[in-house]
Amino acid sequence: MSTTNKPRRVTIDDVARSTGVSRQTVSRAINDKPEIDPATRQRILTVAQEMGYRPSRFARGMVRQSTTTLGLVIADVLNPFFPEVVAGVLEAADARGWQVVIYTTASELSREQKVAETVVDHVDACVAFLLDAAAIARVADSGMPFVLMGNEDRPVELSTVRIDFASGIRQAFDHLVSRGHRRIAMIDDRNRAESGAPDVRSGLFTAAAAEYGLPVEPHWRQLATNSVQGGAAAMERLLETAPEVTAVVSYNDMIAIGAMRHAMARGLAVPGDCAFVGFDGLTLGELVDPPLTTLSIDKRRLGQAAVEQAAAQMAGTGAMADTVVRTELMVRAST
Amino acid sequence: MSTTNKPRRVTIDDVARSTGVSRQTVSRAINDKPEIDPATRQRILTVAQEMGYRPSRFARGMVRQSTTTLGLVIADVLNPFFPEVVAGVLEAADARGWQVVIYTTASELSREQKVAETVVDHVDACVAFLLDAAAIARVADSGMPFVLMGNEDRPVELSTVRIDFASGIRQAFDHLVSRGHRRIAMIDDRNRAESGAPDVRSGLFTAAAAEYGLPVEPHWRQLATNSVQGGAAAMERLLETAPEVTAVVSYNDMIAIGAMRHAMARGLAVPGDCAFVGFDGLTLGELVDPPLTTLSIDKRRLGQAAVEQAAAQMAGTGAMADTVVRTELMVRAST
DNA sequence: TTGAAAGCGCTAACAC
DNA sequence: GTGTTAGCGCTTTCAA
Repeated sequence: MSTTNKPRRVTIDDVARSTGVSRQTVSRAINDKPEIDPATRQRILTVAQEMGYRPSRFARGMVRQSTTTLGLVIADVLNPFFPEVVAGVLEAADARGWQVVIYTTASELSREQKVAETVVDHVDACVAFLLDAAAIARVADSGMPFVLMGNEDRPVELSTVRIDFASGIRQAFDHLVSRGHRRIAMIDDRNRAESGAPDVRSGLFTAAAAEYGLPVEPHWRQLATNSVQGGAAAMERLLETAPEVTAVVSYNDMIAIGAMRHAMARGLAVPGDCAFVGFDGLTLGELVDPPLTTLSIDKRRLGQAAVEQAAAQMAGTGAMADTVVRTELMVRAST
Repeated sequence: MSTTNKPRRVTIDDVARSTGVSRQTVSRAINDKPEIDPATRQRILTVAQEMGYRPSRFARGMVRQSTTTLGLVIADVLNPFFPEVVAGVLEAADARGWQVVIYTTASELSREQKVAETVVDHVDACVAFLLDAAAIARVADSGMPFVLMGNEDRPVELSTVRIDFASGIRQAFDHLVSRGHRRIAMIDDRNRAESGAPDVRSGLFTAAAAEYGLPVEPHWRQLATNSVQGGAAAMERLLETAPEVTAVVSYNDMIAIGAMRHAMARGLAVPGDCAFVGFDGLTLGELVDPPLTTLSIDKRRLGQAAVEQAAAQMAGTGAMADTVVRTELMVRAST
């Protein structure tokens, strides 16, 4: 019976043995310590290289009180909103010498839970876009520094970075109403609406509409999957059920662009027959035709703020913080 | 003299002591092992939570021969090309249960070297967009599984995933020549051109132009920083130095879009006065006006292929591989 | 069901 | 310059 012992990893001891020195000396060579004979160092380095020796990150991490790894949970890298947040996170993390591990959930609740499960034992702190209450609780309960991003409301006892959609929607209404619009529809994000997260944007939309004395019809609200295609599909339905609307406010720019393009493809003039307002302020919005009016937010800042809060928690400084990022209305040709 | 001993971390032993059990038992509770009295487990969990106990990733990683961490090095998350690659990498990594740590270099050589330095002792394998020879060597010499992405040529002894720009450019020429274009300019990426990387795209462009018997003037080549703005700036210069060109091929879609928009802002008709061809096949290209003709590549596949090669190296399977991703010409209204 | 012993691979601190 | 002695915090035997 021949036992195929699986190829154990090459350790510092193996190198030490092969070189005829102590492992401490090997350690010195590997780590470029000064107190070592240059010749010995070179010999060790050569042998180590030949043997394919690579120090164990874990053993190292254990003995030096080292690196912080930050978990970053987003829905989807392909949605241009997130890369901007990621840029802010990477920047702020880099400034602190932190590593960033990235996870995506596609905003699917089951994925969120899996990710939450994974993240808790792979990182030291976490900043996350998460909708599912169980997933949020999982990370929060782990006791690691945790910052929840993007939700409208603020779960108790949680550090958060939020977007002020409510005030944004008022800016949109001010603008649209001044342009003479009265019948305004909303296309909301399906995943978020169905997540059970308390404050969906269309709720805030309805509330604000009431403030402005605007009519609201149930069929003026559509749900869309979070993409250009999703926006187009929602617009298609909206055109059928509510051709009377003269303006559409969307959950975000991607959806708005899809909706707007679909309307144009159907022969509507923008903004003549129907005006469109997006949300996020993606660069993309300036590039499409017509350029998209949008409620812009500082996405980079959002990422940075989250990291700063995580850092504060790590340091034990300050209690749970709550950063609210405001929107800025960028009026362009779609309204 | 009061010694302020810095807050040592809560260990499993602390919890054991506080609970009056051995640390194995705590370990059992924490890890949901079956062989433990449910009551004990609950008690331990509660105390652990109260004490703020969190298992050390390093100690854990050391004892179980666990998780693989993949380093992913890209230039910039804000360039929409990379998110698509990232999506492919995340997908393939996730399928293997790997964690992905992300690094950005902005294609700056000094950043690349710093990142290379960092990456080698923070990850188990690395897939990277890297231009600087020293940075590449640093990672390659570390001995970790390493896949270099995006370069035109293939450094010896390296696993690579490349883009076939040369054949792409021929597709572009076929198309443009058939449309009657003869005076074709190229806007290349400045960082890459200046990186000292051997095979810059404009070189391949010039060679292909010769094949097609097309004239090539030195001032028909411009360098741009990698962004819409960079493309616009380059087009501005091109319009001054070479108003005679009737078509422009760009390093990528972002640059092409910037150039195209600038031309239109200057009053040129597209494609009437000047046609534009991009490279990458970004979604963005379909959304701009006019939609951009482009040499599309499967960016997601690119990321997946890189992870697969890294996995093969980890497994010791197969030698250095070389995947070449081909382009597909998407003809749209800009030509 | 629980505990004791034995490392995992490495580096810091102190000898020699 | 180099070797020795201790752990870092955890899980995996194995014994009770």
